[in-house]
Formats: sequence, C-alpha cells, structure tokens
Amino acid sequence: MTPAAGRALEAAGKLFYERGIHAVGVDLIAAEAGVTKKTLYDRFGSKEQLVVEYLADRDERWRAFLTRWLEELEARDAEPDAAARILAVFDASRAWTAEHSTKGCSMVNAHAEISDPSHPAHPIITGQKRWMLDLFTRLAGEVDQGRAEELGRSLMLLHEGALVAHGLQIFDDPVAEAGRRARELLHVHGR
Amino acid sequence: MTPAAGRALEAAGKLFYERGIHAVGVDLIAAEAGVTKKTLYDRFGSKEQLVVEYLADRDERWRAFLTRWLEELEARDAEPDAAARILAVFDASRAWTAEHSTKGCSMVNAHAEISDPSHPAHPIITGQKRWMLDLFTRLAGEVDQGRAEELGRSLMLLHEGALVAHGLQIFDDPVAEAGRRARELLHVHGR
DNA sequence: CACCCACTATACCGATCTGTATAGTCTACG
DNA sequence: CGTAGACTATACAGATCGGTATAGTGGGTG
Repeated sequence: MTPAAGRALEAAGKLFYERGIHAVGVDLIAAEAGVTKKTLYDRFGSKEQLVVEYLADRDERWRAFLTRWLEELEARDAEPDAAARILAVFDASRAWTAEHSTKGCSMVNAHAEISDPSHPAHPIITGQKRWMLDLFTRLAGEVDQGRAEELGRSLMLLHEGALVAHGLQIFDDPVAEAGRRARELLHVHGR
Repeated sequence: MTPAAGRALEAAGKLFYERGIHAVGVDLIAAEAGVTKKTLYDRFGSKEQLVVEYLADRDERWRAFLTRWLEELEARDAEPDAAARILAVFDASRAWTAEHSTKGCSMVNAHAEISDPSHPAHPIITGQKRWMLDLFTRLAGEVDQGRAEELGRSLMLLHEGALVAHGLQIFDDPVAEAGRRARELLHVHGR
C-alpha cells in the first residue's frame, strides 16, 4: 500500500462512515486525502473497490482489536472463565465504539445502502456478523453446552441492539447496559 | 393527498427502503409511480421533503399497527398483565417485519444516510426510537416499578438487535427469538 | 359552456457524478 | 547519472443528479 493509497483509504473510511457511501463522491475523497483522482483510480480501480476495501479494513481492524483484547484478558487472568470472556467482548465493544464509532455499526450502515446481494461488499458485511455470532455461540457453549446456540443468539441480539442504540444516541452508554444484561443472562443460565 | 401524490409516496417509500435514499433519483420515482417530475415537485417541493414524508408515513403506520395490535389484545383478554402486553409488542414486530420489512428498520437505515442532525428527518427517526423506549419503559414499570428504566432499556436493546438481525438475515426469525428472551427477562424480574 | 385543477409530456438548467486522458514533478535505487 | 514508479495538476467525457419551464390534456363543477 503506497502512502497516497493509505491516505485515500483513511479519508474514504472517515467520509463513508460519517456521511454515508452514496453521499460521498470520489472528488471529495481525493481532495480530503490530498490525492488526485488519477492516483486514486490507479490504486483502487473503482469507487466500488474502494468501498470494499474500506469495509474489509474496518472488519479486519475490529477483529484484530477484539482478538487482542481477549488475549490480554488471558494474559492477566491465567484461566478466565467463559462468562468473563463473554463480558470482555462487551467491554471491548464499548472501548471500540467510544473511540471509533458514533454512528453505529459501519457494516449495518453500509448494508442499508447496498441493495444488491451480489455486491462484492456483501460477503464482508455478513461475514463479520456471522463471525460475531460464531464467537458468541462458541463462548456460550463453555457456559451451557446444551443451550449454546440459544445463548449465543441472545448475546448477539443484545450486542447488535447496543450498537444501534449507541449510533442513535437513544440513551447513555447502551453497550455497557448490554454488558450488564449479558452478565445477568449468564448468571441465570450458567452453573 | 391527490391520487398522483399517493402513488409517488408509495413508489418513493418502496424504492427508498429497498435501495437506499441517496441511491434513488427523483426521475426513477416519477417513472415508477407513473407521475411526472413536475407533479412530484408540485406536491412535495423537494426530494428532502419527500424523504421526510416517507419516514413520517412509515412511522405513523408502525405506531398505528402496534397500537391496534395492543388494543386487540385488550379486547380478547379483558385484563392482560404487563408481561403479556410486552410480549405482544414483540409479536406485533414479528408480524410487521414479516410483511413490510426485509431490510431491517427503515429509521435506522435512513439514519445511516443522514449525517446532518439538523436534517428535518432527524426528529422523526429519533422520535420513533424514543417512543418505543418510552413504551417499553412504561410497560416494564407495571412489571417492576423500581427497575422500569433498566428493564425498558433491556427490552429496547433486544428489540433493536432483532430488527438488525432480521435485516441482515444472520439467523432465522430473530424477532421471535428476542420475544422469547424478553419472556425470560420478565420471569426473572417480575412478581 | 366556461372554468379550474390535477395531471401528462418533454425539454431544459446548472451542478455533480464516476471515470479517463495528457503532461509534468519528485524521489529512490542501481 | 539515468531510469522507473508514485505522485500532482488540470481538463474533460458521458451520464445522472435535483429542480424548473412551457404546453397541453382530461374530468368535474358552477
């Protein structure tokens, strides 16, 4: 990734997320990044590809962030129980949204603007959600093997709801609220 | 509302919801509705106003649908308890999404495309969410007065999460799943 | 019959959209 | 020193954007 390409992707990400994908033109992205359209098209080929790389980048960053967060938990607490790891997911999400996200989930927002299921960005969006559901389900299985899927879905609903509520700013700190609710859920089901 | 205006609003609603607001031009709306752009601008004045009326219409329909659903519960069961009324909200949402909505919540999706908080559509979006939160909180208060707000928020998170999950089609019938989870929540808190 | 109003049809405005072309500058490397 | 590649600057093509103007049609009402 050349320096200009990096600046372009960064500017595109910021603008796409804050204003929406269709509302942002490539001229604005180029201007904001201090890059010419020529360079932009030499590196990315099309706006659609730029959108794809924006979402792929955001997806990768979130997964890395969450993975690292969970690894750090493992480093602090030698043998954290499953409930602690589930709650750590909500903690990570809270830290992430506080820093990177004031308009909700970029995947959900992008999905609102992409109608065609054959759009190359589509598998990235659904892929991240499936990954999160799998993660929740796997962790839930360590709490109550028999109800792993059910519990995983519940955690997924709370988490997605919290991201939406955070974006719409309906009430304060919904991700923390979702975390507390997850804790209750685990107390009921676990042990 | 003249006949042509009605057709235009209907076509605009369908297109805005399915393809996104910025992705749909007024020429397409006019063509789809069998209406000229002249008529469209005579009736609505601007695309922005058309967007506002689309959201206001959708908001009003949903509130009327839910209100009627709860009234019918009251008619069947003379004195339904609060838990039954809360679960009826999820039932209504399930019926609504099955019929009107395959891409998630139109308010959330519109919010993804509207960055400016001073946009006239903004209060409609936040208004509906606030209305839902108030409704959940009020009903929750009849279950456990002391934890009305906390319980109301939890129900809100589950409900919003279910709408997102429905739109992304992550797993089957997430609204029903959210309803079952709400039932559990009420059993823990209630009585 | 005359009038009004919602409507259609069509052509156009300026602005902006994605995408491309040409020409030239800077820097790192062999 | 010379070359290659990443870059800037600028201009433009073709399409579409939101929005407007003009002219004419059809049905209902006084």
